[in-house]
Amino acid sequence: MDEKYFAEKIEEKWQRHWDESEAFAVSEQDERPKFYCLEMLPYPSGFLHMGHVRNYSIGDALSWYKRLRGFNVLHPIGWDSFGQPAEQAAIKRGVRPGDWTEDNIAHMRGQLKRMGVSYDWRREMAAHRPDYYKWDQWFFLKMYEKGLVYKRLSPVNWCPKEETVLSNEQSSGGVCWRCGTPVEKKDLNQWFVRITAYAEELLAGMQEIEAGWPERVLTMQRNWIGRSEGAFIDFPVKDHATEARIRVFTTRIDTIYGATAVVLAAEHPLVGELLAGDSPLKNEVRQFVERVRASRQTSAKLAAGEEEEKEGVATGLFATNPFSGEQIPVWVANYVLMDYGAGAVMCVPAHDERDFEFAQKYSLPIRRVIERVSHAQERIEHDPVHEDQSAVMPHAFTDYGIVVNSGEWSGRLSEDALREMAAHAEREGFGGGAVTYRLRDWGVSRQRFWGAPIPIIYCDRCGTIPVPESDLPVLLPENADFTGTGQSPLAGVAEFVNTTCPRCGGAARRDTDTMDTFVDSSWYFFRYCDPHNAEAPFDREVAAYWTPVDQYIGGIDHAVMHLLYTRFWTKMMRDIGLVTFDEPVRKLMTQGMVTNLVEGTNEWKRMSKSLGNGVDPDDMIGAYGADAVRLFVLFAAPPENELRWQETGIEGAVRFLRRIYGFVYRWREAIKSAPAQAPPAEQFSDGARRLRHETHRTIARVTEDFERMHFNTSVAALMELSNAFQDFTATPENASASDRFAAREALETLVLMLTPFTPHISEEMWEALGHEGGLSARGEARWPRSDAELARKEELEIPVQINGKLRGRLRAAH
RNA sequence: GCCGGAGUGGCGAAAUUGGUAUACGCACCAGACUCAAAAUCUGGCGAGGUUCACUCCUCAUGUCGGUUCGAGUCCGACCUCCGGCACCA
Repeated sequence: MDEKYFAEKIEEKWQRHWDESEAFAVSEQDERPKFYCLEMLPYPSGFLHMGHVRNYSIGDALSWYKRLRGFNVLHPIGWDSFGQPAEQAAIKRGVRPGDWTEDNIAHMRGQLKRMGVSYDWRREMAAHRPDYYKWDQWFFLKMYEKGLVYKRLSPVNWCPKEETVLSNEQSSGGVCWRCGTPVEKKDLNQWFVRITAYAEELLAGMQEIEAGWPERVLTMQRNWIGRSEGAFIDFPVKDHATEARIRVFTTRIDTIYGATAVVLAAEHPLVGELLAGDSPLKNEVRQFVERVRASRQTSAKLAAGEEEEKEGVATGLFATNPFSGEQIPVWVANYVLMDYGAGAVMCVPAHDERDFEFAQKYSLPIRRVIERVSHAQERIEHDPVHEDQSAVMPHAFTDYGIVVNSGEWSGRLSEDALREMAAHAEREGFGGGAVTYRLRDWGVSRQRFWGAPIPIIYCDRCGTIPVPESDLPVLLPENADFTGTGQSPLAGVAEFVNTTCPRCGGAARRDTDTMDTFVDSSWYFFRYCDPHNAEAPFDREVAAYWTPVDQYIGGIDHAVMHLLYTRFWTKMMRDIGLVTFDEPVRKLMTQGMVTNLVEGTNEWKRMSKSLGNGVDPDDMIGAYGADAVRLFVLFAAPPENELRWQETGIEGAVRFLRRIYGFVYRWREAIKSAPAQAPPAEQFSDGARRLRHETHRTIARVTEDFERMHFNTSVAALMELSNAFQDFTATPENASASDRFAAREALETLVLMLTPFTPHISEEMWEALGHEGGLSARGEARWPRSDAELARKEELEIPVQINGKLRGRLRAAH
């Protein structure tokens, strides 16, 4: 141990030691209880940013803590290495996506090692390597067998000038990011995963994880799934040859007597069919439908807020309300969405705000059929006839109430009518109760190169044929043309596209799309359990030992998509017999952003290149050491909060580390002659007794804080103990045996409990305190134990107030 | 609009079940050491008032009210900010 603290030297020394001893390698052949600590895998952009540093500092602190508490901790890392940027690099710089990706991974791996994160590096995986994406393809085939994937036409963002598919980001603002051409929608045949088949289970499963997941994440998922209870009702179209029925979905069947129109979405298949006959308004409708389609294509422009004005057109046709028998007009309007519910609604202006607005614009009748319960009673006394109230309604009345003007249903409460009317519709065969979801099936086709090829072959004779399992992986070709325009690069590689049909042996073509990268991240943490398995995505038994994940840590930006997909994937894997549980993640922590002052302003914004407020982790580690950076990141704010980057804060962390390093340096010899067992209580001086009290109180506090992942208060408690040690008046030169015992106890406590934050300097100090083998060595749990007797305050003081005034304090032995 | 979260010093924040509000750190101020500076160490640091002074008093956790001996914490109403969703029938 040097007299002065040199972070760089110490960090290099221990990083080498950990590497050479494979200190954090674990196996399922272990007596200790397991703990799976997982951080969201990074995209290998080339450089770590502060958000990564925060994420891995949190995960590493928890991993170290659990290891020191005697757990067998799985703490792995890998790379979400498929995706667009590698393809962009190929287009811009002519490098091969694979080379670019591997270079980035190599650099970032070095950065993670310089941070000193305690990963089991033998388990590192990368999505772009065939030994991983082979299993993406395998899962695709399994889902194909189970009918969980299917193909259908679906729109993509399309630049007509460059003839290429654009992502949502590339078409933001409604124009192509490269050439500024207005983006169109184009229908392509694409693969979808039937996640909606699990909608109900994804909702119900939340009960199981409620305690361990942040409320807001669960809420976001709930909203995303968007369960809605209501009813389908079929409205027969009058005088129509095909006996068409228009099916609508409603959550307010109790208002059906107030329906004054049926409104179809412009894309509704019946629109064309209904117009096949003789409609005087045929042309008008056709033009309207075209206009709506066109405006939806550029609707990205409106993404940020303003609602489109409601517009519609009457078709000239009429439909029959199956409850009242009344004829009401059929309209087509832009405010009805094709892909929700039935793509058609009954328009009840009196009790739905959107319908109200629409009815006002087009002078449709507004007929009140729900009355507030209290009003209804008054009116029954004064006006038993229930006159049409449309003239007096200033806006829609959307509450539940009492049904009026509704024939035999009048007088019912909404709550009862909802149930009874749905049952009636079902009995009569024109509808019934139904549940719909906002959740849509998951489109996984990407017209891109840098992804897992979809293992499907098209044969003119046999049709759509899955690639046989034994032919996996379908490898990405080495050479492709990256012009950035035209079709998917895979489509241009003849050797890839042209193949033979597995069934008839004739000429056939491969699917040239690749899978969404969310497929890779849906199951990667199962692969960590058994990363080199060549026979299966993972061994059931091995995965059963490690999974589910005990603690998952990552950004809130993945609250819905990734975390919903991975929950779905787990249920799917359960249904094909790979796992036996329903939920992959027991506890989730969503870390806050790392922000920095934007120069020339007083605004704190997420660090980014474009704002020029980024901070390079390498620079920080170079200047202050990885330990100080990690300590600051965990001390400055609770993990869920925003973290404001302040360099003076790191300086404070370095100061604290130097102080403790100094204590250890000065006391290291004196401590070696401290008695092994605690001397009897009466032999301790008052100062030593106070120090011991602080030591044990700190152990208790820090341990509790770690269990709750309150790292900032853990650090604060350790700082207090350090301050108490500063106040300890004994010196290494004059310390009695009991003083030396108390000093050793305090310093060892500090060193051990700092380890999760600052593992390098802790290893160094632990060694200086006379311990061999290092803190990372597997073995007994070293986390200190608090002696409750020593930790408790000798007296408890309870202030007593009478009428708000402090009247006295009660002292009591604890 | 709907849903969720949060409002505490100059700043990041603490207070686990209602029990001395502001721990810990940053910044700042003063002192010690030094020829000097840096580093380090010591002390101070919510607001207002009071005392020569040790002190003591009043107010303060977004606002207003309630429960309680006692409220940052529990209840009710409101205000503000942040995040998500948004023509979802």
